[in-house]
Amino acid sequence: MPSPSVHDVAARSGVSVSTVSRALRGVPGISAATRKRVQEAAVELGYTASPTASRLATGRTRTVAVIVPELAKWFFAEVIAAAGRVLAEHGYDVLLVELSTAELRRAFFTGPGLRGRADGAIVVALQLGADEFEALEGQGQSVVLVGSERQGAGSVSVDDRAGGRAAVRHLVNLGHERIAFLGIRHEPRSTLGGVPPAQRLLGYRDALAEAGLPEDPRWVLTAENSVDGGAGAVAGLLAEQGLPTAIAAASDELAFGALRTLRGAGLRVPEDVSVVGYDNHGLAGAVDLTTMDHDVSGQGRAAAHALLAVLGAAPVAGPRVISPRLVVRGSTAPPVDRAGSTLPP
Amino acid sequence: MPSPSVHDVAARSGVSVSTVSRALRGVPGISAATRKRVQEAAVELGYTASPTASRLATGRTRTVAVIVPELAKWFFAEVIAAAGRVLAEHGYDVLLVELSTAELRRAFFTGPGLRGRADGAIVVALQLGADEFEALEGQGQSVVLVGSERQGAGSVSVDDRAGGRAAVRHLVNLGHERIAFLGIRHEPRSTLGGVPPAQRLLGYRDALAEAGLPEDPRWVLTAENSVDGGAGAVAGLLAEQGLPTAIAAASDELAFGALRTLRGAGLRVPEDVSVVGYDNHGLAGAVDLTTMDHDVSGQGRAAAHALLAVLGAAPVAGPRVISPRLVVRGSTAPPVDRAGSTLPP
DNA sequence: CTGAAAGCGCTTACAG
DNA sequence: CTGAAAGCGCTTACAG
Repeated sequence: MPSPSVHDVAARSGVSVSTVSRALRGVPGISAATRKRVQEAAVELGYTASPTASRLATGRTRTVAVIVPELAKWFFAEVIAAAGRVLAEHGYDVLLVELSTAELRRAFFTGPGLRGRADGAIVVALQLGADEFEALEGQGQSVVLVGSERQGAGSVSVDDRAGGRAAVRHLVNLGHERIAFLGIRHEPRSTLGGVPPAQRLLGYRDALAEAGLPEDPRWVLTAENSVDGGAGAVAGLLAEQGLPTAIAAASDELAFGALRTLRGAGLRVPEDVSVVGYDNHGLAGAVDLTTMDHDVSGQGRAAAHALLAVLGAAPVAGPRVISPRLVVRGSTAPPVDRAGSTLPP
Repeated sequence: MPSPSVHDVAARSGVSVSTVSRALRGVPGISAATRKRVQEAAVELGYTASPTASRLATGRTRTVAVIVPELAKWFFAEVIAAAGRVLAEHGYDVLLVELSTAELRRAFFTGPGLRGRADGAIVVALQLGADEFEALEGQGQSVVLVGSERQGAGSVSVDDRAGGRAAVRHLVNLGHERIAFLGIRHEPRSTLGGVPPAQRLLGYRDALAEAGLPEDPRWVLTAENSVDGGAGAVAGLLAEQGLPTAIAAASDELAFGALRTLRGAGLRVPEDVSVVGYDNHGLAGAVDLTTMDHDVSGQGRAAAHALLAVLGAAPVAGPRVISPRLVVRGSTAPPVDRAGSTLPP
């Protein structure tokens, strides 16, 4: 059953196709009576304009691409879901682009990429080189960044430095003085890492400095952002001389790995070691992890709104910066001294 | 900078646009010399055919929609990622459709939906009503199902009954006789639930029956498929008379919730209660959960291949059924009797 | 093997 | 307010 076309609607309502087009898209300058007649004919025929034909005629695809380094990670899925809902509400399709390998990444930016497929892109976490950013613009895309920044590009801003500081302040306030930082390793030009992890480390330093605590380089770790990465780094920590009483991780996945290693080694959390994560991952509650919530879905929504504003499909909103907030669960507690008594806070 | 068109390439290579089109798409019946010349002109100009124009001319979008009830859950993200990679390899775009509410669902199936936007759809976990399935076909889509089945539609098959049986056999083999089942509640016509959960329950019964163990209705629980759902259901279990020595959960999320409640209540896993999950969730290892792996990314890949085959974009593969396999970790062990000694296996 | 022309189904100046 | 016509950029019978 070939779907009805403008011509069918025109015939049925006794007007020209131009009038049908105008009536159905709600453009002004058409009599109410005519519009009504056309609309009725359209519903009777079950007509909807071919998106492909509209795209060709207008040059706009009403599609937004969401580009992520990896889809099957909680953070990215959450951002995509949140952005996708906003985009869908505004009548935009979402095209998924996963650039998980260097090959895919190069092919995407040097080839046709998004040209003719989308009007804009939300780039999550990827640290774009100048050439890549320009390639994207060359492909006709408006771009909004999440987790990175660039002159002349929209981005959602999160105060990760304050977030890192808050996490460590929480530990300091509990009385911890020996605090390790478990950071995200920044593979050069790779998918992950980048601005937020670096900011979180700065926040860690801020909190130590304001508490007058020295920074011990052995306790500033870095690992691939995964459970195994966190587990491995903490295993290394256990092999050092002396242990911290608390660990601040730059992501919940790293924290999950830390918990696994600590418990596997027979250490109790939080009695022997406190752990604070960063993300408020969907499963943080399941393992009772104290963590920083940085409103991940809010980031997705903000990115979508920002892009829609650039595309003229939504009003521009004032700049808003997301302030991470502490979510206290059971993985943090005051340190216990060797004798077993709790130190004064 | 307006992108070059067929006409530009034609002018530059001194042939007609028809020839350019043929040369570039690799259709036969064109001289090698001409083809070469055209290809060179194309790369010199940086030409790629407008996808929109091709779509309009051919009627094929080279796009596949992936429809999920909820994106930000590990299972769905994993299926999408795996399917998406295969689709991308074959030159298909992936359009993301999240039908997370009854409203969105109704609007999607009664409105234009995918008409003109995709050639086919992979429907994950949604239990489609007959009307919905027909609507999808009416929208011009070829469809492949994951997690449900239907006459005349492709689907990826997983032997969930055998999977459920294997999980419970594992517990039986360890010596457990008091085994609870924590199932996924099937909201009518809703997003989740459906065939696989029911099969897993049948597998549980198979294993009990073959071991000669009675089924205790108090120990067949059902909950929303989430950490909180699992936690709540197990809390209810703790308020019953007598406790099982093991719990087989129909998903890892449920199992995570079970672990939380058990540990929160001061019960040790696996010493007091063994727990086996189902999924081999990306974080199952982080909490040392024994579980059933059902090759979730394999399901995504299989769905993509099946759909590509229907679309004529890939060879049809013989039917393959995925057999879940047990992944043993630390959440299961032989039951310990009241006296503290391990029962003989 | 190659080209001229029609057609895919819309949208949008341009006239009236 | 409405219509005829051109155009968006391809593909594909149909001729030759």
